[in-house]
Amino acid sequence: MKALSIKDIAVKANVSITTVSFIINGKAKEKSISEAVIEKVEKIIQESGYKPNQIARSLRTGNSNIIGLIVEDISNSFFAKIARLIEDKAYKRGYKIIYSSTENSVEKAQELINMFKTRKVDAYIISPIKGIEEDIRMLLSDDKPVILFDRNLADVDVNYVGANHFNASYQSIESFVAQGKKNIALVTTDIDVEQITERFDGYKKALLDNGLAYNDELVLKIHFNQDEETTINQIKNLFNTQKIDAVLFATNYLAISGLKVLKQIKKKIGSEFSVIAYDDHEAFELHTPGISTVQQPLEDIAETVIKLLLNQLSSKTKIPNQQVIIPATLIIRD
Amino acid sequence: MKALSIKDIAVKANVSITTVSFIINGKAKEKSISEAVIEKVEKIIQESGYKPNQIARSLRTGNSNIIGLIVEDISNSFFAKIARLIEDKAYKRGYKIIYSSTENSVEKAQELINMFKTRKVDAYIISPIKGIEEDIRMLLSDDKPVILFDRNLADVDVNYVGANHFNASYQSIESFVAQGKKNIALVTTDIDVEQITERFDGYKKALLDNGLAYNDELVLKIHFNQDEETTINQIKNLFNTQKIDAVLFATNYLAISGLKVLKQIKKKIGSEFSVIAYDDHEAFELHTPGISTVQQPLEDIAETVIKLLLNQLSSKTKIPNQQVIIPATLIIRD
DNA sequence: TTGATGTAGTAAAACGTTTTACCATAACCA
DNA sequence: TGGTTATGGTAAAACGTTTTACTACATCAA
Repeated sequence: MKALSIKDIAVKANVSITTVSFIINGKAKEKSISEAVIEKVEKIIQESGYKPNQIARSLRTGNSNIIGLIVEDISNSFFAKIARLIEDKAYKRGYKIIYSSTENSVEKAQELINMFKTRKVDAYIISPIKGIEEDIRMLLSDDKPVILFDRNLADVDVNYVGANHFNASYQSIESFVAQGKKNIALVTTDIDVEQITERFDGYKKALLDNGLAYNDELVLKIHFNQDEETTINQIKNLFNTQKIDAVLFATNYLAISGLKVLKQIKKKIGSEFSVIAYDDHEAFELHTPGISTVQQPLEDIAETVIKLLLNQLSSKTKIPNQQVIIPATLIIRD
Repeated sequence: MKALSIKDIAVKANVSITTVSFIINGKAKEKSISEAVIEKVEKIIQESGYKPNQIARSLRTGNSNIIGLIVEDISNSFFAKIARLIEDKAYKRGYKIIYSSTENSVEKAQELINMFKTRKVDAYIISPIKGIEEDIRMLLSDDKPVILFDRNLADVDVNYVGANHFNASYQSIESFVAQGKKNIALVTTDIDVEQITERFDGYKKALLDNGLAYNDELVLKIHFNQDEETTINQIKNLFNTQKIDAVLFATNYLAISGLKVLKQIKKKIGSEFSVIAYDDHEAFELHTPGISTVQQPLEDIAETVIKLLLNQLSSKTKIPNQQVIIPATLIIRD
């Protein structure tokens, strides 16, 4: 049972393909097709269940109503949640999402961008990594809307939506200081993206502003993509060798590893030892005691991303790129 | 800067489009194109960075190298993890994934299937809901490979990959019984899919086989899609009004809500009160005490799904549908 | 010498749309 | 009357591939 084509409809209705096409695309009025024909054709379409072949449509029009979404890892709850929100909002506006995970690999990211390009996606939403600046510039020079989110790339002029990582990190440290903490550690990753360096900068600045010395030994940079066991050992080592009374984890998965360590070495979180995690996670609310977190406004981010995208898609002229920084909030739990 | 087309390459190389096409598709040898021409063309392709337009290719060949993945909710960690694994494996074989969430809505599911159909996806991976049997039959009659996973549909003859929900549930209850529990509750949902009813059946059978009465009051069926606050209140009500010494949660998000309740009403998990959750979650390992869970073998499920799919895709003839049931394992934590 | 076979390659149709340019006929105006 | 405008519609090109059927020439076997 082959799928119906516009031709089948045209034959059945005894009109030309052109006429059917006009009707499908709501141009019947403006092309002066009579009421009678419109009705007849629409009835036939209804009854036969005909659906236009989007591939053919894409080939002809050059766009696909598909938005490509590239994230680091869709199984990370932060990305999964954002993806879901974006998908939802896009869907309501008639766009579909194709997504893929880069696993922090430059080559994979480049392949993905190429793949999307050959599929003629209409726009790109990317949580980028360093090393794909050139590829992104190419997209921009093709006049395709591109929105970066979560992470920015310093030397590309492009739309960006993200949280205020510096501030969030700064505030987290200040809240530690307010509790009288003196030896505050940071567990972060060595991914070279602004988002991560901002978190580091916020940490450092807050220490210095509050008269605490910055101590390299208290900062652990975990290699991205390494297996969790190694991570756990490194964190364990940090906790065992350094005198620490508070720790900020720069991502939620690092915090989860960290909490596993605490469980293993039976160190309790409490007045002696405080923890804040960046990016919330179900586990943090459930944990006893609750883990304080920096919550990124997922809903706001998704909404802003989509809004920026649709603006670009619907405007003929080039809209200047925007950088939208959304405040994150520190949720104190115990 | 318009994208290059096969024609541009042909002109540059001074050969016909046909020749370029043969070379691109590795048919040069069999079509007896000379070594010299092959090299020349390949060099030009390399240098120019030409990539074939997949849309045009799809239109001509009728397939897209895209697999449609339909799940209930991509932001649920079970689906997010499976999606990532499937994506990975598919990618290695040259397939891309388009995914979408149904939110347990029949209409949305049907729309999605239609959307995928008009995009000519090559195959479908679906975690289905009741009510789309007919749509799935249509896909099958179009000779498109379809794999259901996680949930089966009773009256459709189709490939299925899932865990042994009955056994897992049965074993969970037996483990409660072995600890001397007498009043064992079940918190489940009212989604009408085999996977959920099997979990219920396992619960009931295990009780009866072990000489415990089945008590309707100890089974709470949460309406799917309702907001978490209502769920929490219903669970709270169950815990407050019934004498319970153990509870099995039929999904991980129900368990998370349940744990929130326990935290609120300050009920401790321990020898007096045991919990098992269906589908693991980071929060369960981290929880103090650790929450025992039924762990579905995500890796196995993803691998089996892809294997089944590729078998079908690569075989000319119709392969009989298979039902693959993979054992789940009970992880005891404390 | 003829017919078959192999080698190297190409022209053109087809996939299913959208869109441009066009054709009739009718109606209107002065 | 003739010219313009409105109405209702269509033919055919174009999007970028793949693939079928073909050509032209060379070589070989008998």
